[in-house]
Amino acid sequence: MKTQVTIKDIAKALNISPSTVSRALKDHPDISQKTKDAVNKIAAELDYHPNTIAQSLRKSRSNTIGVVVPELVHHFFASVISGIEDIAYKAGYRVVICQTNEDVTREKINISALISSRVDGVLCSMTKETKEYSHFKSIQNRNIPLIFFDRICNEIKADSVVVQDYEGAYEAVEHLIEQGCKRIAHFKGPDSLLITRQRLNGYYDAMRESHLQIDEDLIIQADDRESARKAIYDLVKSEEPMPDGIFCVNDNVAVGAMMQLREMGINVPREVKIVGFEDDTTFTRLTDPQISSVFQPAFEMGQRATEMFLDELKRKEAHPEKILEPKTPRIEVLKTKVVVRGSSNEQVAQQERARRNYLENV
Amino acid sequence: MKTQVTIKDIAKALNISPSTVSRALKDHPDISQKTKDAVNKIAAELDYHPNTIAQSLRKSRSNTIGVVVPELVHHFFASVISGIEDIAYKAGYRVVICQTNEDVTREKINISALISSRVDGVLCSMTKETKEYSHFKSIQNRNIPLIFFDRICNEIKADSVVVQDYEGAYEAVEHLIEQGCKRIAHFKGPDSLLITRQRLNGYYDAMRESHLQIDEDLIIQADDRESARKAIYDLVKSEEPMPDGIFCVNDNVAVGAMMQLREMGINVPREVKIVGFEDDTTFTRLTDPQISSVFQPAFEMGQRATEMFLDELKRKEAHPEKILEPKTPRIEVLKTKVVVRGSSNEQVAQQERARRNYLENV
DNA sequence: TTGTATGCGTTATCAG
DNA sequence: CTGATAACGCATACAA
Repeated sequence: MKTQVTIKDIAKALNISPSTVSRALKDHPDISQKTKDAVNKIAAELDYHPNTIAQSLRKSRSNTIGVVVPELVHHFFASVISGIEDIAYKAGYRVVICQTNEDVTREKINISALISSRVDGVLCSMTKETKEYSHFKSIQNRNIPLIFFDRICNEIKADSVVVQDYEGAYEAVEHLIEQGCKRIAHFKGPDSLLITRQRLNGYYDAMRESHLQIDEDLIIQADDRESARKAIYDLVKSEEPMPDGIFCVNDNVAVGAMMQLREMGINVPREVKIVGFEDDTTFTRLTDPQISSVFQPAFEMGQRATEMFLDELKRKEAHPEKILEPKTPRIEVLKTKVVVRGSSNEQVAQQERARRNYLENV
Repeated sequence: MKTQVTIKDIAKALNISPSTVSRALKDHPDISQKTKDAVNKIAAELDYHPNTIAQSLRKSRSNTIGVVVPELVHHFFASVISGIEDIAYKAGYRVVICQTNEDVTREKINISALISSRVDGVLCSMTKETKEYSHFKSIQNRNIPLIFFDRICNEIKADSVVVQDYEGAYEAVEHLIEQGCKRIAHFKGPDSLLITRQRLNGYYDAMRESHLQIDEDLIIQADDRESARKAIYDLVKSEEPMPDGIFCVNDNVAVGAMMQLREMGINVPREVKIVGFEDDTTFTRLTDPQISSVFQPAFEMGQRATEMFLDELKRKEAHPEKILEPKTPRIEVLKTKVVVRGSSNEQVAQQERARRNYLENV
């Protein structure tokens, strides 16, 4: 068995020319059925696999989409990727995934590698640290469609998909207010990310709308479990009165806050009510009380981003000569929804507890 | 700005030949420093990115490793992939990830695509449903190194990395026995997977070793949350006495079991003790009580699999002529460790609870 | 209906 | 030190 079976091998075996084999393999109408059958038979026998590298070089398109995400271990990004693959595979595209681990250098290296491998498009969710955008320009300068999702980039003119970060946050805080919270804290993400600024704005506006006083000391940067625990610890230790509600920038923060509150003897939801963001049910339904959260459609986000790529590609192919025709970027906004669970509502918490302690009798 | 900048463009700009440019770019000793500087300057100006597709075709190696996993949303596989990337990138390899979604057809398609894109190696964790192995043979027939990890394939002669599935299971059950359990159930995975058979064997042997009676009705197939809930439900409803311990094939099953037990008014760990497998701390430390589990070094598994690939590659390159020299497959076994938490020990559960309810008074 | 020639971008070989 | 040439595997314009 040869290590590398090529079109030539099939051609030799049948005493025909490589071009005929090439055409036969892709069912070209010019080729006789007899030849096609013979070619396919030999191809199967030799376990021929077309060399995509050669095909890509020849056609100067790789049929590949590059995806850049911070970390795969985040359930959110893993779900987005599933959505991307869903659409991409159906459209005949392969997906190459790159992780940045929140490191800008890694982001640049990855994007450079994607350009080198001549991907047909790039779908990207930025690092927390990204403040310089030349690598994104580099993509666009080559006329490669670039789509941002979730962690989008305001400084680059590119299509993007986000969720209703502002609205979701607004409604989450509104919900806390409806539950009777007066002194509401926000555990926010890094200021560099638009999504966290949007969520912060939603918080501000909901507070203002209800004429609640905004205490800047209650707006605390905390975007993982550990920093959330520390934030709670500091709040409890401080002279100031405790908040009675916390809107967290993501579910992990909500988890950390809840764990720490519990360890420090503070009851959720009675004393402090909590709402997260994302609604990763592998977490939010696991705790006691369960965690209220703003649901984000991750899978759908991946699908939409990929569809936007396909649209953009079509647009570019429609004008093959014109390079870099500018366009006002389209921002697709996906719906969020506040899911109320025990962490923000005593009655619901009671119900959860009741359900948990319900001894079935047939 | 050109869409595609090539070596020729640089050559033209400097009035030198493409081959000189090629050599200058890779710092070939024959080329004068002056030329190198000039070339690099223009390359930077034009934002030249070497075409990896052309390079791959030319050198008939893609510097790419293909990775095939069931699902990215499983924290375990996401961690393994991080380990793979860690070693791969350092060795100058890119990583292409494919998801099968537990679908054999998808597995075959993905592997076919990887062969077509001429990956230099394949790291694979099989589907639950894989019972036919021609696609793996197809890889090996091309002399492409194939390494299995976690869900390995006994029927194919290939290097592989696993954890101490048998020992981990044995110790988990032994631990339950030490906690006083007499009637221990096992929620097992699909029989098609070697890992789940190994874990089952560990269960069997630990039970026999302690002269405990094995009730086949207590060995139940359940490998996700929902099936675990159903299994618990059925056990509670049955005429038979409840088990007092359950060894679960993974953490998700442990979570499902615990939730259902709680809802049905059965106390963990007092009435039923539980141990999971994997120790995904994003779960196991979240519940009340926390979940005891057999720790699996996922990141390390990825690292080792990649190192095995590199070794195998070296071996094959040392004998470039001989194709398919057979070799007794090497199976690397990584250490597991039982992590005891509240779900399997009342004292620990007390401590967790105490810690949770401890009102600090510093 | 099939064959021939050419080129995609790069690099190794050989020549100068 | 540099240049010309061929080849990697495939697809297509053109020829027959």
